[in-house]
Amino acid sequence: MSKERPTIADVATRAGVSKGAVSFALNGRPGLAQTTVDRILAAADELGWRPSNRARSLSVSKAFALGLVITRDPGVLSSDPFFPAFIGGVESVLAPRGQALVLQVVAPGEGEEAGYRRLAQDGRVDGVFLSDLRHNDPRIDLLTSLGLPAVTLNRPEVPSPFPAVCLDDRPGTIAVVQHLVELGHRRIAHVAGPQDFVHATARTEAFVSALAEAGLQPAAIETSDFTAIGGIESTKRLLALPDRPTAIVYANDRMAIAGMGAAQQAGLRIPDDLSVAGFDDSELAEFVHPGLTTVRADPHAFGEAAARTLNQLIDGDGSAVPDVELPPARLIIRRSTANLEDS
Amino acid sequence: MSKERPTIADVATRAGVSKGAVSFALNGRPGLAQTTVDRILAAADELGWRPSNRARSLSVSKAFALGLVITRDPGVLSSDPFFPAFIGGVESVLAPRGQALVLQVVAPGEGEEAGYRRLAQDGRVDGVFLSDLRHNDPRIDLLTSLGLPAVTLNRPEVPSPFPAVCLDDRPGTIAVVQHLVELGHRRIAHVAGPQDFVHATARTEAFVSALAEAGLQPAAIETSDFTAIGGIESTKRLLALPDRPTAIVYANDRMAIAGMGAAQQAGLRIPDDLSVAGFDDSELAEFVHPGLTTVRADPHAFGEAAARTLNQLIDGDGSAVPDVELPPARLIIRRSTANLEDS
DNA sequence: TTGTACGCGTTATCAC
DNA sequence: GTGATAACGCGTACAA
Repeated sequence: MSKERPTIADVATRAGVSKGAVSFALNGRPGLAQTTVDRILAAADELGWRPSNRARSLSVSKAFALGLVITRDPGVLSSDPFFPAFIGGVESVLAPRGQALVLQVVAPGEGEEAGYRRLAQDGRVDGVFLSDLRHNDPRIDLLTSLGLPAVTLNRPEVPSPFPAVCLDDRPGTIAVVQHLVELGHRRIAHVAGPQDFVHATARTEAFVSALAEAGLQPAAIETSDFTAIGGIESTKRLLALPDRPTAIVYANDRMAIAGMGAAQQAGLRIPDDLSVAGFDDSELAEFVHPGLTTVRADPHAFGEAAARTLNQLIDGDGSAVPDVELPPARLIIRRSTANLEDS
Repeated sequence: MSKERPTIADVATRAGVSKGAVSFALNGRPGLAQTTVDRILAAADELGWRPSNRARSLSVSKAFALGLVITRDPGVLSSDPFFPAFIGGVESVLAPRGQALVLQVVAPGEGEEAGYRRLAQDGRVDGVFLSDLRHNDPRIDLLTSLGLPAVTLNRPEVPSPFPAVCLDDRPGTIAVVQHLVELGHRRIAHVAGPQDFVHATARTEAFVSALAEAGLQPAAIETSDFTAIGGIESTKRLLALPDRPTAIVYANDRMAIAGMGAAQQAGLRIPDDLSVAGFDDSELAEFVHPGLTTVRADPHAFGEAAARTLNQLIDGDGSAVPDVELPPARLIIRRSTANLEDS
């Protein structure tokens, strides 16, 4: 057992051909007789040879890896249900292709741009996923100037040269509002995410327009930050309103669950005194008390689609890669929402 | 603006020296006159040259990256508070050194071994983190045979050639039990994690021995799976016991929060009818109703220490790298635990 | 300090 | 149509 890893030269010698021939055989390129190909592949197999990633990387100027930069403080990221499942979806596409996923977690602010720069300049990745899109997102220009291919998760409102993989949050939000309206609620409030995020404002706008559709106005809109503590503070303010809302639609489950706790702490019973709905269908949503009505997307499928699209872009000739539209999130009704009359 | 990226040869030409000299200057190695070094560095700076990772990788046979394989189904991983913070800690060490983190999420079973194999054979990483240690963990032998450096998060009970970075779960668990005992509880049950995990059994053993210290026996021990649904099922079984426990110690927050919901659903009031404690101090723990008594570790510091240790191992001469012991997790008392007499 | 071989595939150019 | 040869990508390291 030689400890040394075999190289393409070893395979070539063993098969009695040149290095180039081995390369051609492995990559299934024409110009070799079938018998030769078989002989080469057999030799490679016997030697247990696999091409060196590093040599290939240098030679073809590709990293065979994709990058994901998550821009959040670790505190906020913690218990976020989206990324683990998203990454799982990404992996399911990358693994069979021998690609790797390079992950960066950076705090909002300075670290972000540097993160993308590093990924690009070090040639670590062949492309990146752009998540948590913001208004006037500077990363679009940044990546364009870096020449790094990307896909955006949902569509930015600035002109973007990158394909977008979209999962529309709005139908789910609209369904929540309709559901509450049907239950008889008229004073419905919203606890939104940070309005610099495109998906946060999308949910807010969907909330407002769905209410308008029913001839209603928002009871109140609180801009929060997707965290539990933020959800609590917003909830307290809403509950202190002279005309207290009878239902609150939160932009994510974390705020909803925390808000529910705050309301209960304040002596309110859910859903009798207050209906509550979340967004994400995180694992705990089903199991808190009462079970949280929420909206469920499919982050795993999102990851798969995004990875496939990014690879299309990277592998493709320069032709445009079409956007991908995923099935929208849908309403999951549980016990935290109920008829207004029941109270 | 030439679009081409400068190479070491460009720098050498500009500084009027050879490639080798540039390499020496950049790596701060002796044997060059200071004036020459300055001239070379200036030239590199003017050209904006940075050494190519890929060429360096091929040349020195290093990846300049570390790997983390997370072996969980995405469903379980979701809302796990440990990894995001841990990864944040890892990044804080890697980023300044220009290293990258390669992440793999694989489902338990077949995918795992292949994941490590791929990382090793593709030369993607220079070392890996071994988390979620199991009894007779096959990965120790696997990595040894692959020749891939590693650090283990906590100490495996099989002989391991790798340094261990440890954060002892037991003091926290013991403190929980003592806290409950002081509150007057005598029938205390435990909902454990899967017993193939070392940290799950460690918590279970700490639970048992802390009770024994107080002259008590476990009211019951349920082996569960760290998931919300698992926590609920175990809780239901515990509550159906003829001699219902007055307190339940869960091996993580997720099961605790879900279990709390189940108990409330069953008409029990917490903490009046049942005290509940978790483990992790996840974000929601503070904000569910009632706030969850739990145990808090510092996964960010864990990540930092693990990354530093792994790098020591990789960079070091063959000498042994010492294990690292982190400050133990500590008890966080909230409203979910109360005096038995209050009920 | 310099020159050059080396790490390891890929690919363009040539020859049979 | 088959296959060999050699240059290339870009630092690193050793002999000179």
